[in-house]
Formats: sequence, C-alpha cells, structure tokens
Amino acid sequence: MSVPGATRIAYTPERLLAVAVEVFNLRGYDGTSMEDLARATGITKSSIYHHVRSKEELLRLAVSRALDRIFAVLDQPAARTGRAIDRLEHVVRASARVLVDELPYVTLLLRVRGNTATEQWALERRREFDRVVAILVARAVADGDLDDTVEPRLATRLLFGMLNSAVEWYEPARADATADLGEAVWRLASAGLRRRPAGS
Amino acid sequence: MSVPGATRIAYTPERLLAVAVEVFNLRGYDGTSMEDLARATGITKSSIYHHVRSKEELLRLAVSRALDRIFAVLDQPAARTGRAIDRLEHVVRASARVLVDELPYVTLLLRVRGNTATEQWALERRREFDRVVAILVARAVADGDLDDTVEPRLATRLLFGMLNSAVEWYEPARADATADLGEAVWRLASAGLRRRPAGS
DNA sequence: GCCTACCGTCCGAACGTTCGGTCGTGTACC
DNA sequence: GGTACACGACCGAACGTTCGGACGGTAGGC
Repeated sequence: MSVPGATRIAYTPERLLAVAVEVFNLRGYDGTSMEDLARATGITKSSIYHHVRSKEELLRLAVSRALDRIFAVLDQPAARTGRAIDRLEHVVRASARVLVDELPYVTLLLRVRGNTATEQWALERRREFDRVVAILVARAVADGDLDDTVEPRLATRLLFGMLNSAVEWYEPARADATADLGEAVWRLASAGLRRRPAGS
Repeated sequence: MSVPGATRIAYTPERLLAVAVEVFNLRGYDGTSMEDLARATGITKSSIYHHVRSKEELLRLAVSRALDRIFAVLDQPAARTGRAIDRLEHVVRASARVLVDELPYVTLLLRVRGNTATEQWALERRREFDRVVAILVARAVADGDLDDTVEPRLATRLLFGMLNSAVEWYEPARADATADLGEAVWRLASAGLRRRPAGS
C-alpha cells in the first residue's frame, strides 16, 4: 500500500479526534458507528482502538476541550474585576470567540444529551457555567445597569441561547456580516437588557 | 398478564407517539431503542409494530406535527397583513406559543440532525421557515422600522436562536416569570433591532 | 554494511451483544 | 367468528470491542 516517497502519516489522538468530532457533528454521537469513523479517517476500526480506549473516550476528549476553553473565559481578568455589566459583556464576547475558534468541539458539547456518564458530566458543567453567569446578571441588575424587571436566570438563558444557536448556522468560511459574532449578540441583547429611561 | 377487573387501555397511535417523543427527547432518537420504547409504554416491541410501521414513522409523525403547527403561524391573518414589523412581532409571539404548547414535538424537531430521509426533510422545512421570516425582517428594515445595520439573515437566526433555546430549559410546570416566553423574547430582541435615534 | 531485535502503527477476522423488525399464536370483545 | 390488540420467540444485520499478527522504520552489535 505504501507509495515510494510518500511517508506514512501516522494518526495522533489529536488528529483522530478532529476527524471524529466532525463526523459526530454530522451524524450525531449515537448515530455514528466506529465504521463511520474508520471510513472518515481512512484507517480501520481496530486501528482507531490503538489510539483511544473507546468511542466514549473520543466524546470525553472533545467535550473536555470545549469545557476547558469555556471555563477559561471566567478566569480571565476582565471577567473577574470591574463592574458586573462590563464583566458580563466580556464573558459574552469571549465566549463568542471560543465558540468560533473551537466550533466543532463546542457544537458537540452543546448537543450532548445525557445517555452516558460522560454526557451527564458535560451537562452538569454547562449548568455550572450558566449559574455563574446568572449571578453576574443579577449583580448588574443590583448595580442598576440592567433593567430590574430582568429575571437573571431567564436573561442568561436567552442571552446564551442566542449566542449558542450559532453552532447551528455559523460558517467560518464566509467572512460576511457575521464576522464578529460577539459584537452582534451583545449589540442585540444589551439594548433589551439595559435599564430603561423612567418614561418607558 | 391481564389483571381481572382492570380494563385494558388500548394504545392509539397518538398516545404511543406522545410516550415515544418523551423518550426520544430524553435519550435522543438514535440513542433510543425499540426496547426502550417498549419499557416506557408498558407493551412489547412487537405490539408497538401493530400501531406504527417503523421507528422512523414515529419520528415522522412527531416532526410533522411540530412543522404543521409552526407553519400554521405564517398563515394566520396577523402574519400576512399589516406592517412588516408588526407581522414579525406576531410570528415571534405565536411561534413562542406553539413552542410552549407543543414543547416535546418542537424539541424533537429542533434536535433532528439529518441521518434519515425524514430528518433531512425536516431540516429543509425548517430552513424554509427561516427564509420566510428573514424576508419579513428585510421588509421591516426597508420600512425603516428596524435598524438598517441589521443583517436580516443574522437577525433572524439570533432571534429564533434565542426563542428556540427554550426547548432546552423551559419547564411548563413552573408558572414563574417565564410565563410568557414570547413577551420576554420580543422585549429583549426588539429593543436591539429597532431603528436607533440619529445620535447613536 | 549487514543482521537482528524492537516498537509504533495498522490490519482482517472474529467476538458477544444489541439493534430494528417479523412471525405465529393467544385472548378479549363486538 | 371475525377483528383488534397483545404476547414471547425469533431473525439477520449492525453494533462496539478484542485479538493475533503483519508491515515498515530505527537502533545496536559486530
């Protein structure tokens, strides 16, 4: 099979993961068989098992990567100091950047349903992120920067629902008006969340 | 197995569908086996096949129901006449009502990925709905009611991304601030979409 | 310069299990 | 006695996973 001069390119777990995540996103995790992965990678099923322990390990590696990037946002200085409203804005914009930069991994994370232990763990960590952001929204309301009719949990869910929906339609190739996702999301949402003038 | 005195409650396709959709939403369509459905319904696998032709037929019935309700919104008078901005508002509010009223079916529809012919058909019809709404947004921009920096397709996607995210967290049982989903969504979004005063 | 031993990578062929779906039969009701 | 509904047993196919071994480099001894 080896062509003279063409050195064999060995698979690393990283490269394997990248391919697997693409297929998972196309077919769904449960809808993807190891044979699907074999076809997409160009190596056999048994070869895949040389690199990873199980199908679920591929899922775990993928969602871990997405979760790590997302939680790193909360540790950035701009997310930890300053007025709550400014911290919130930073979290939204930085999350948008993570979503775009790690699109396949974040996509997979957001589609996880909870069949396996790995999936349930991913769901729990996502809920944890939402909780932290909701607290931030509540503080911004307390500061008087957000309208006090805003229910923090609802606002958080709508805000990130809007942002996260991007995994369903964002196309990195197209450099159109969607260039800065965070800008678009924050522009649309902040107007509706901010404290209204007394006469409204 | 039959208990004396306990009249047998026969399954109709409707009731069967309701149970199946719940399980599909919990485990995912691909992640749900017919034995899972048998356990949830209390009848055997073979009995299920007395009512429906296949697993995929259950999916088709479910997404058809959701799509019918959603497209019915576009046929309502308030969605067909009047200023584009008002028609848009009506579509958002009525869609929110459909989402809440038919939550399990809409949830399943929004999670479909495209493995089978049924799923691809569902995806295409969803895209069609988005196209119609995007045209509505474009008209509202042309009317001068929405900010002309709003890119119609992007705005539509963010707007319905926000609304549709509700399938991930809306709890019908809780009669809290989320009572009127459409109100919350429109309130948040319209402020960010409307034409801004000249000095902004 | 050649032989040998070794290692990372991959393969084909199977494993036991579960999948969606079928079949023949039993039973309650009109 | 026919019809509607349910059952347990079963089917071939596909599933995730395992296994022994083959291939092609590389390092060391001589």
